[in-house]
Amino acid sequence: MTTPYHHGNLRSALVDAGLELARAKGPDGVVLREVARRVGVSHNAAYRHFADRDELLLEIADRGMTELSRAMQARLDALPDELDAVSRARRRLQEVGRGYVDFALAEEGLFAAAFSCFAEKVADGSDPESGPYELLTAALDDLVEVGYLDTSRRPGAEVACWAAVHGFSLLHLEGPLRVVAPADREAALTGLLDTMDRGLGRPVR
Amino acid sequence: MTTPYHHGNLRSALVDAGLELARAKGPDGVVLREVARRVGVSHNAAYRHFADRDELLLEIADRGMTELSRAMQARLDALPDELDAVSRARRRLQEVGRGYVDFALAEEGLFAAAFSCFAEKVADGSDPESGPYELLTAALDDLVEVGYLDTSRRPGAEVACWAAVHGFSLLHLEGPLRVVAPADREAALTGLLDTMDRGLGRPVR
DNA sequence: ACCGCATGTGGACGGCGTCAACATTAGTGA
DNA sequence: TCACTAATGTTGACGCCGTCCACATGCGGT
Repeated sequence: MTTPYHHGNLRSALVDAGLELARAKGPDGVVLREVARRVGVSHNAAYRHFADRDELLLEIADRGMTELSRAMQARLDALPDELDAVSRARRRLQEVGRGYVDFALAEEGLFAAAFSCFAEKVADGSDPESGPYELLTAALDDLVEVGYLDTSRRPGAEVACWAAVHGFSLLHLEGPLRVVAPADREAALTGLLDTMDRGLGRPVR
Repeated sequence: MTTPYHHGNLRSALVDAGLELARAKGPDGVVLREVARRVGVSHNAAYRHFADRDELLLEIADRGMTELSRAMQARLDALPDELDAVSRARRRLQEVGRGYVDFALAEEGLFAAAFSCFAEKVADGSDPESGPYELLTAALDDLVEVGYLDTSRRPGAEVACWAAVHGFSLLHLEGPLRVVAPADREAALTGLLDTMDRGLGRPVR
Protein backbone atom coordinates (compact mmCIF):
# COMPACT_ATOMS: atom_id res chain seq x y z
CA MET A 1 0.00 0.00 0.00
CA THR A 2 1.72 3.09 -1.28
CA THR A 3 -0.95 5.52 -0.18
CA PRO A 4 -4.24 4.13 0.98
CA TYR A 5 -7.35 5.41 -0.66
CA HIS A 6 -8.58 6.67 2.66
CA HIS A 7 -6.26 9.10 4.34
CA GLY A 8 -7.08 8.31 7.93
CA ASN A 9 -7.47 11.75 9.37
CA LEU A 10 -7.67 14.07 6.44
CA ARG A 11 -9.48 16.76 8.34
CA SER A 12 -6.68 17.63 10.72
CA ALA A 13 -4.12 17.23 7.97
CA LEU A 14 -6.02 19.81 5.93
CA VAL A 15 -6.19 22.17 8.87
CA ASP A 16 -2.46 21.81 9.48
CA ALA A 17 -1.63 22.50 5.85
CA GLY A 18 -4.01 25.42 5.80
CA LEU A 19 -2.46 26.74 8.97
CA GLU A 20 0.92 26.73 7.30
CA LEU A 21 -0.46 28.59 4.30
CA ALA A 22 -2.10 31.12 6.57
CA ARG A 23 1.16 31.63 8.45
CA ALA A 24 3.09 32.23 5.27
CA LYS A 25 0.62 34.19 3.17
CA GLY A 26 -2.31 35.23 5.31
CA PRO A 27 -5.95 34.28 4.88
CA ASP A 28 -5.92 34.80 1.11
CA GLY A 29 -3.13 32.28 0.89
CA VAL A 30 -5.42 29.57 2.16
CA VAL A 31 -6.44 28.25 -1.25
CA LEU A 32 -8.52 25.12 -1.11
CA ARG A 33 -6.84 23.48 -4.08
CA GLU A 34 -3.37 24.28 -2.77
CA VAL A 35 -4.20 22.87 0.65
CA ALA A 36 -5.37 19.66 -1.00
CA ARG A 37 -2.25 19.54 -3.15
CA ARG A 38 -0.03 19.79 -0.08
CA VAL A 39 -1.81 16.98 1.66
CA GLY A 40 -1.51 14.92 -1.51
CA VAL A 41 -5.19 14.56 -2.06
CA SER A 42 -7.48 15.61 -4.85
CA HIS A 43 -9.19 18.95 -4.84
CA ASN A 44 -12.73 18.39 -3.60
CA ALA A 45 -11.60 15.94 -0.96
CA ALA A 46 -11.89 18.76 1.54
CA TYR A 47 -15.60 18.98 0.86
CA ARG A 48 -16.13 15.78 2.85
CA HIS A 49 -14.93 17.66 5.94
CA PHE A 50 -15.81 21.29 5.36
CA ALA A 51 -18.89 22.78 3.77
CA ASP A 52 -16.78 25.33 1.94
CA ARG A 53 -13.54 27.27 2.12
CA ASP A 54 -14.88 29.58 4.80
CA GLU A 55 -15.48 26.70 7.14
CA LEU A 56 -11.86 25.62 6.87
CA LEU A 57 -10.73 29.18 7.36
CA LEU A 58 -12.90 29.39 10.44
CA GLU A 59 -11.13 26.46 12.00
CA ILE A 60 -7.78 28.00 11.13
CA ALA A 61 -8.88 31.29 12.66
CA ASP A 62 -9.79 29.45 15.82
CA ARG A 63 -6.35 27.90 16.06
CA GLY A 64 -4.79 31.27 15.45
CA MET A 65 -6.79 32.79 18.27
CA THR A 66 -5.63 30.05 20.57
CA GLU A 67 -2.02 30.64 19.66
CA LEU A 68 -2.45 34.34 20.28
CA SER A 69 -3.84 33.61 23.73
CA ARG A 70 -0.95 31.32 24.49
CA ALA A 71 1.60 33.89 23.43
CA MET A 72 -0.03 36.46 25.68
CA GLN A 73 -0.29 34.06 28.60
CA ALA A 74 3.37 33.13 28.21
CA ARG A 75 4.35 36.76 28.65
CA LEU A 76 2.26 37.00 31.78
CA ASP A 77 3.84 33.87 33.21
CA ALA A 78 7.33 35.17 32.50
CA LEU A 79 6.67 38.31 34.50
CA PRO A 80 8.83 38.68 37.61
CA ASP A 81 7.08 39.28 40.91
CA GLU A 82 6.55 42.93 41.46
CA LEU A 83 6.96 44.63 44.80
CA ASP A 84 3.54 46.12 45.26
CA ALA A 85 0.21 44.95 43.97
CA VAL A 86 -0.52 48.12 42.01
CA SER A 87 2.70 48.01 40.02
CA ARG A 88 2.11 44.36 39.35
CA ALA A 89 -1.39 44.88 38.06
CA ARG A 90 -0.34 47.78 35.86
CA ARG A 91 2.56 45.78 34.55
CA ARG A 92 0.30 42.88 33.74
CA LEU A 93 -1.96 45.05 31.62
CA GLN A 94 1.05 46.35 29.72
CA GLU A 95 2.19 42.81 29.15
CA VAL A 96 -1.20 41.78 27.82
CA GLY A 97 -0.98 44.57 25.28
CA ARG A 98 2.60 43.88 24.37
CA GLY A 99 1.88 40.20 23.94
CA TYR A 100 -0.96 41.02 21.57
CA VAL A 101 1.09 43.34 19.41
CA ASP A 102 4.18 41.14 19.43
CA PHE A 103 2.21 38.16 18.26
CA ALA A 104 0.49 40.17 15.57
CA LEU A 105 3.81 41.41 14.19
CA ALA A 106 5.59 38.08 14.54
CA GLU A 107 2.79 35.94 13.14
CA GLU A 108 1.47 38.41 10.62
CA GLY A 109 -0.36 35.95 8.41
CA LEU A 110 -1.89 33.90 11.17
CA PHE A 111 -3.01 37.00 13.03
CA ALA A 112 -4.73 38.34 9.95
CA ALA A 113 -6.34 34.98 9.36
CA ALA A 114 -7.60 34.85 12.92
CA PHE A 115 -9.56 38.02 12.33
CA SER A 116 -10.68 37.31 8.79
CA CYS A 117 -13.82 35.33 9.51
CA PHE A 118 -16.05 37.52 11.60
CA ALA A 119 -18.15 38.61 8.67
CA GLU A 120 -19.85 35.23 8.28
CA LYS A 121 -19.66 33.59 11.65
CA VAL A 122 -20.31 35.43 14.87
CA ALA A 123 -17.98 33.53 17.15
CA ASP A 124 -20.16 30.60 18.14
CA GLY A 125 -18.93 30.60 21.68
CA SER A 126 -15.42 29.79 20.60
CA ASP A 127 -13.76 31.48 23.56
CA PRO A 128 -15.34 30.07 26.67
CA GLU A 129 -12.41 31.51 28.61
CA SER A 130 -8.69 32.02 28.31
CA GLY A 131 -9.14 33.83 25.00
CA PRO A 132 -7.37 37.12 24.40
CA TYR A 133 -10.45 38.98 25.53
CA GLU A 134 -10.59 37.09 28.80
CA LEU A 135 -6.94 37.80 29.54
CA LEU A 136 -7.59 41.48 29.03
CA THR A 137 -10.70 41.38 31.19
CA ALA A 138 -8.81 39.67 33.99
CA ALA A 139 -6.03 42.24 33.83
CA LEU A 140 -8.53 45.08 34.07
CA ASP A 141 -10.38 43.42 36.93
CA ASP A 142 -7.09 43.19 38.77
CA LEU A 143 -6.55 46.86 38.16
CA VAL A 144 -9.88 47.61 39.78
CA GLU A 145 -9.31 45.28 42.71
CA VAL A 146 -5.98 46.85 43.39
CA GLY A 147 -7.54 50.28 43.39
CA TYR A 148 -5.78 51.74 40.38
CA LEU A 149 -8.71 51.70 37.99
CA ASP A 150 -11.83 53.38 39.26
CA THR A 151 -15.01 51.37 38.85
CA SER A 152 -16.65 54.34 37.19
CA ARG A 153 -14.17 53.98 34.36
CA ARG A 154 -14.28 50.21 34.23
CA PRO A 155 -17.05 49.79 31.64
CA GLY A 156 -15.68 50.22 28.16
CA ALA A 157 -12.12 49.81 29.35
CA GLU A 158 -11.60 46.53 27.54
CA VAL A 159 -12.84 47.95 24.28
CA ALA A 160 -10.51 50.93 24.66
CA CYS A 161 -7.47 48.79 25.38
CA TRP A 162 -8.31 46.27 22.72
CA ALA A 163 -8.87 48.97 20.13
CA ALA A 164 -5.53 50.56 20.94
CA VAL A 165 -3.41 47.46 20.51
CA HIS A 166 -5.46 46.12 17.62
CA GLY A 167 -5.21 49.36 15.73
CA PHE A 168 -1.53 49.65 16.47
CA SER A 169 -0.97 46.16 15.10
CA LEU A 170 -2.97 46.68 11.93
CA LEU A 171 -1.50 50.07 11.13
CA HIS A 172 1.93 48.48 11.23
CA LEU A 173 0.90 45.25 9.56
CA GLU A 174 -1.22 46.24 6.60
CA GLY A 175 -1.51 49.95 7.11
CA PRO A 176 0.43 53.09 6.40
CA LEU A 177 2.84 52.45 9.26
CA ARG A 178 4.21 49.26 7.79
CA VAL A 179 7.36 51.13 6.81
CA VAL A 180 8.42 52.48 10.20
CA ALA A 181 11.60 51.05 11.65
CA PRO A 182 11.29 48.47 14.43
CA ALA A 183 12.99 50.77 16.92
CA ASP A 184 10.52 53.59 16.30
CA ARG A 185 7.72 51.09 16.43
CA GLU A 186 8.85 49.88 19.82
CA ALA A 187 9.04 53.41 21.14
CA ALA A 188 5.58 54.17 19.81
CA LEU A 189 4.19 51.05 21.45
CA THR A 190 5.69 52.03 24.78
CA GLY A 191 4.12 55.44 24.38
CA LEU A 192 0.76 53.95 23.52
CA LEU A 193 0.75 51.62 26.52
CA ASP A 194 1.82 54.45 28.77
CA THR A 195 -0.98 56.64 27.47
CA MET A 196 -3.52 53.93 28.14
CA ASP A 197 -2.12 53.38 31.62
CA ARG A 198 -2.39 57.08 32.40
CA GLY A 199 -5.79 57.34 30.84
CA LEU A 200 -7.24 54.55 32.91
CA GLY A 201 -5.44 55.20 36.19
CA ARG A 202 -6.40 57.37 39.13
CA PRO A 203 -5.61 61.06 38.82
CA VAL A 204 -3.22 60.86 41.76
CA ARG A 205 0.24 59.68 40.87
CA MET B 1 -23.65 56.78 -33.40
CA THR B 2 -25.25 54.74 -30.68
CA THR B 3 -22.15 54.49 -28.56
CA PRO B 4 -18.92 55.69 -29.98
CA TYR B 5 -16.04 53.29 -30.15
CA HIS B 6 -14.00 55.57 -27.99
CA HIS B 7 -15.57 56.31 -24.67
CA GLY B 8 -14.22 59.78 -24.15
CA ASN B 9 -12.99 59.58 -20.60
CA LEU B 10 -13.07 55.95 -19.72
CA ARG B 11 -10.56 56.30 -16.96
CA SER B 12 -12.64 58.42 -14.67
CA ALA B 13 -15.75 56.45 -15.54
CA LEU B 14 -13.97 53.31 -14.42
CA VAL B 15 -12.88 54.92 -11.20
CA ASP B 16 -16.41 56.10 -10.50
CA ALA B 17 -17.87 52.67 -11.12
CA GLY B 18 -15.15 51.09 -9.03
CA LEU B 19 -15.84 53.58 -6.28
CA GLU B 20 -19.46 52.54 -6.23
CA LEU B 21 -18.49 48.88 -6.02
CA ALA B 22 -16.08 49.64 -3.21
CA ARG B 23 -18.75 51.55 -1.33
CA ALA B 24 -21.19 48.70 -1.62
CA LYS B 25 -18.98 45.65 -1.21
CA GLY B 26 -15.56 46.73 -0.06
CA PRO B 27 -12.25 46.29 -1.85
CA ASP B 28 -12.98 42.68 -2.84
CA GLY B 29 -16.07 43.91 -4.61
CA VAL B 30 -13.96 45.90 -7.03
CA VAL B 31 -13.87 43.26 -9.74
CA LEU B 32 -12.26 44.43 -12.94
CA ARG B 33 -14.73 42.68 -15.21
CA GLU B 34 -17.70 43.96 -13.25
CA VAL B 35 -16.40 47.50 -13.35
CA ALA B 36 -16.04 47.22 -17.11
CA ARG B 37 -19.53 45.75 -17.39
CA ARG B 38 -21.02 48.69 -15.50
CA VAL B 39 -19.33 51.20 -17.71
CA GLY B 40 -20.55 49.25 -20.72
CA VAL B 41 -17.16 48.45 -22.07
CA SER B 42 -15.35 45.20 -22.67
CA HIS B 43 -13.20 43.61 -20.02
CA ASN B 44 -9.62 44.51 -20.79
CA ALA B 45 -10.53 48.02 -21.75
CA ALA B 46 -9.33 49.06 -18.31
CA TYR B 47 -5.84 47.88 -19.18
CA ARG B 48 -5.37 50.94 -21.37
CA HIS B 49 -5.63 53.08 -18.24
CA PHE B 50 -4.40 50.91 -15.40
CA ALA B 51 -1.54 48.45 -15.34
CA ASP B 52 -3.59 46.03 -13.31
CA ARG B 53 -6.42 45.77 -10.84
CA ASP B 54 -4.26 47.02 -7.98
CA GLU B 55 -3.61 50.26 -9.79
CA LEU B 56 -7.32 50.94 -10.09
CA LEU B 57 -7.81 50.02 -6.46
CA LEU B 58 -5.04 52.42 -5.55
CA GLU B 59 -6.86 55.28 -7.19
CA ILE B 60 -10.06 54.29 -5.42
CA ALA B 61 -8.22 54.13 -2.12
CA ASP B 62 -6.92 57.61 -2.73
CA ARG B 63 -10.41 58.94 -3.29
CA GLY B 64 -11.59 57.16 -0.18
CA MET B 65 -8.83 58.80 1.84
CA THR B 66 -9.85 62.17 0.55
CA GLU B 67 -13.47 61.59 1.51
CA LEU B 68 -12.38 60.51 4.96
CA SER B 69 -10.42 63.72 5.36
CA ARG B 70 -13.36 65.79 4.22
CA ALA B 71 -15.70 64.09 6.67
CA MET B 72 -13.30 64.79 9.49
CA GLN B 73 -12.75 68.37 8.43
CA ALA B 74 -16.49 68.91 8.24
CA ARG B 75 -16.87 67.89 11.86
CA LEU B 76 -14.14 70.32 12.86
CA ASP B 77 -15.80 73.12 10.95
CA ALA B 78 -19.14 72.43 12.58
CA LEU B 79 -17.66 72.79 16.04
CA PRO B 80 -19.04 75.74 18.05
CA ASP B 81 -16.58 78.19 19.53
CA GLU B 82 -15.44 77.05 22.92
CA LEU B 83 -14.91 79.35 25.87
CA ASP B 84 -11.30 78.67 26.65
CA ALA B 85 -8.51 77.57 24.37
CA VAL B 86 -7.78 74.36 26.27
CA SER B 87 -11.33 73.07 26.07
CA ARG B 88 -11.40 73.99 22.43
CA ALA B 89 -8.21 72.09 21.63
CA ARG B 90 -9.29 69.03 23.58
CA ARG B 91 -12.65 69.12 21.90
CA ARG B 92 -11.02 69.29 18.50
CA LEU B 93 -9.00 66.17 19.12
CA GLN B 94 -12.13 64.33 20.17
CA GLU B 95 -13.85 65.48 17.02
CA VAL B 96 -10.99 64.27 14.86
CA GLY B 97 -11.35 60.84 16.40
CA ARG B 98 -15.11 60.82 16.18
CA GLY B 99 -14.99 61.89 12.57
CA TYR B 100 -12.63 59.04 11.76
CA VAL B 101 -14.77 56.39 13.44
CA ASP B 102 -18.05 57.77 12.13
CA PHE B 103 -16.81 57.72 8.59
CA ALA B 104 -15.44 54.22 8.97
CA LEU B 105 -18.76 52.91 10.25
CA ALA B 106 -20.86 54.89 7.78
CA GLU B 107 -18.75 54.15 4.71
CA GLU B 108 -17.66 50.67 5.67
CA GLY B 109 -16.70 49.49 2.22
CA LEU B 110 -14.92 52.61 1.13
CA PHE B 111 -13.02 52.84 4.39
CA ALA B 112 -11.82 49.26 4.03
CA ALA B 113 -10.84 49.95 0.43
CA ALA B 114 -8.90 53.04 1.45
CA PHE B 115 -6.67 50.89 3.64
CA SER B 116 -6.43 47.88 1.37
CA CYS B 117 -3.52 48.94 -0.79
CA PHE B 118 -0.61 49.56 1.51
CA ALA B 119 0.93 46.19 0.89
CA GLU B 120 2.01 47.03 -2.65
CA LYS B 121 2.33 50.78 -2.76
CA VAL B 122 3.95 52.75 -0.01
CA ALA B 123 1.95 55.93 -0.27
CA ASP B 124 3.81 57.77 -3.02
CA GLY B 125 3.35 61.10 -1.35
CA SER B 126 -0.39 60.97 -1.84
CA ASP B 127 -1.13 63.12 1.20
CA PRO B 128 0.85 66.29 0.81
CA GLU B 129 -1.35 67.78 3.52
CA SER B 130 -4.93 67.82 4.72
CA GLY B 131 -4.97 64.06 4.94
CA PRO B 132 -6.37 62.37 8.04
CA TYR B 133 -2.90 62.16 9.49
CA GLU B 134 -2.34 65.87 9.04
CA LEU B 135 -5.61 66.73 10.74
CA LEU B 136 -4.59 64.62 13.71
CA THR B 137 -1.14 66.18 13.81
CA ALA B 138 -2.61 69.66 13.78
CA ALA B 139 -4.97 68.81 16.61
CA LEU B 140 -2.12 67.47 18.72
CA ASP B 141 0.05 70.48 17.96
CA ASP B 142 -2.77 72.68 19.19
CA LEU B 143 -2.94 70.65 22.36
CA VAL B 144 0.74 71.34 22.95
CA GLU B 145 0.50 75.02 22.14
CA VAL B 146 -2.39 75.40 24.53
CA GLY B 147 -0.41 73.73 27.26
CA TYR B 148 -2.53 70.64 27.75
CA LEU B 149 -0.21 68.12 26.15
CA ASP B 150 3.32 68.13 27.50
CA THR B 151 6.03 68.21 24.85
CA SER B 152 7.66 65.21 26.50
CA ARG B 153 4.62 63.18 25.59
CA ARG B 154 4.17 64.67 22.14
CA PRO B 155 6.25 62.13 20.15
CA GLY B 156 4.25 59.04 19.48
CA ALA B 157 1.01 60.76 20.35
CA GLU B 158 -0.33 60.60 16.81
CA VAL B 159 0.37 56.91 16.53
CA ALA B 160 -1.40 56.30 19.82
CA CYS B 161 -4.48 58.28 18.81
CA TRP B 162 -4.57 56.83 15.35
CA ALA B 163 -4.21 53.29 16.64
CA ALA B 164 -7.04 53.80 19.08
CA VAL B 165 -9.62 55.03 16.60
CA HIS B 166 -8.42 52.73 13.83
CA GLY B 167 -8.62 49.69 16.05
CA PHE B 168 -11.99 50.76 17.36
CA SER B 169 -13.29 51.08 13.82
CA LEU B 170 -11.96 47.74 12.63
CA LEU B 171 -13.09 45.79 15.65
CA HIS B 172 -16.60 47.02 15.01
CA LEU B 173 -16.39 46.75 11.25
CA GLU B 174 -14.84 43.40 10.50
CA GLY B 175 -13.94 42.23 13.96
CA PRO B 176 -15.53 40.53 16.91
CA LEU B 177 -17.36 43.68 17.96
CA ARG B 178 -19.45 43.92 14.82
CA VAL B 179 -22.43 42.67 16.78
CA VAL B 180 -22.54 45.26 19.55
CA ALA B 181 -25.51 47.60 19.51
CA PRO B 182 -24.99 51.16 18.22
CA ALA B 183 -25.79 52.63 21.63
CA ASP B 184 -23.16 50.54 23.39
CA ARG B 185 -20.77 51.34 20.60
CA GLU B 186 -21.30 55.04 21.08
CA ALA B 187 -20.73 54.75 24.81
CA ALA B 188 -17.56 52.77 24.23
CA LEU B 189 -16.28 55.38 21.79
CA THR B 190 -16.90 58.15 24.29
CA GLY B 191 -15.00 56.11 26.86
CA LEU B 192 -12.13 55.53 24.48
CA LEU B 193 -11.80 59.19 23.55
CA ASP B 194 -11.98 60.15 27.21
CA THR B 195 -9.25 57.67 28.07
CA MET B 196 -7.01 59.09 25.35
CA ASP B 197 -7.71 62.61 26.54
CA ARG B 198 -6.78 61.71 30.10
CA GLY B 199 -3.78 59.71 28.97
CA LEU B 200 -2.33 62.58 27.00
CA GLY B 201 -3.28 65.45 29.26
CA ARG B 202 -1.45 67.05 32.13
CA PRO B 203 -1.74 65.28 35.50
CA VAL B 204 -3.49 68.28 37.03
CA ARG B 205 -7.25 68.25 36.56
C1' DA C 1 -19.90 -12.79 2.82
C1' DC C 2 -22.42 -8.86 2.09
C1' DC C 3 -24.01 -4.32 1.91
C1' DG C 4 -24.46 0.61 3.19
C1' DC C 5 -22.38 4.72 4.04
C1' DA C 6 -18.55 7.57 4.71
C1' DT C 7 -14.74 9.08 2.20
C1' DG C 8 -11.92 10.22 -1.90
C1' DT C 9 -11.65 11.02 -7.34
C1' DG C 10 -12.42 13.04 -11.90
C1' DG C 11 -14.57 16.09 -14.74
C1' DA C 12 -17.25 20.15 -15.61
C1' DC C 13 -18.94 24.98 -15.06
C1' DG C 14 -18.68 29.78 -14.49
C1' DG C 15 -15.92 33.70 -12.85
C1' DC C 16 -11.73 35.89 -12.21
C1' DG C 17 -7.10 38.55 -13.73
C1' DT C 18 -4.10 38.86 -17.39
C1' DC C 19 -1.79 38.43 -22.03
C1' DA C 20 -1.56 38.75 -27.16
C1' DA C 21 -3.47 39.82 -31.53
C1' DC C 22 -6.57 42.55 -33.88
C1' DA C 23 -9.98 46.59 -34.92
C1' DT C 24 -11.17 51.30 -34.78
C1' DT C 25 -10.51 56.01 -34.35
C1' DA C 26 -8.30 60.65 -33.22
C1' DG C 27 -4.67 63.77 -34.30
C1' DT C 28 -0.87 65.25 -36.55
C1' DG C 29 2.26 66.77 -40.03
C1' DA C 30 2.96 67.00 -45.17
C1' DT D 1 -6.73 67.20 -47.66
C1' DC D 2 -5.04 62.95 -46.56
C1' DA D 3 -2.38 59.26 -45.04
C1' DC D 4 0.00 57.47 -41.14
C1' DT D 5 0.87 56.66 -36.28
C1' DA D 6 -0.29 56.17 -31.69
C1' DA D 7 -3.98 55.76 -28.57
C1' DT D 8 -7.90 53.37 -27.36
C1' DG D 9 -11.26 49.49 -27.35
C1' DT D 10 -12.45 44.33 -28.63
C1' DT D 11 -12.03 39.32 -29.05
C1' DG D 12 -10.26 35.24 -27.68
C1' DA D 13 -7.34 32.46 -24.98
C1' DC D 14 -4.89 30.72 -20.75
C1' DG D 15 -4.53 29.21 -16.09
C1' DC D 16 -6.20 29.87 -11.71
C1' DC D 17 -9.98 29.58 -8.36
C1' DG D 18 -14.39 27.62 -5.64
C1' DT D 19 -17.99 24.60 -6.20
C1' DC D 20 -21.34 20.99 -8.02
C1' DC D 21 -22.14 16.33 -9.86
C1' DA D 22 -21.57 11.54 -10.81
C1' DC D 23 -18.70 7.87 -9.81
C1' DA D 24 -15.02 4.85 -7.34
C1' DT D 25 -13.32 2.82 -3.18
C1' DG D 26 -13.19 0.45 1.00
C1' DC D 27 -14.41 0.24 6.30
C1' DG D 28 -17.60 -1.49 9.68
C1' DG D 29 -21.44 -3.81 11.09
C1' DT D 30 -24.58 -7.86 10.33
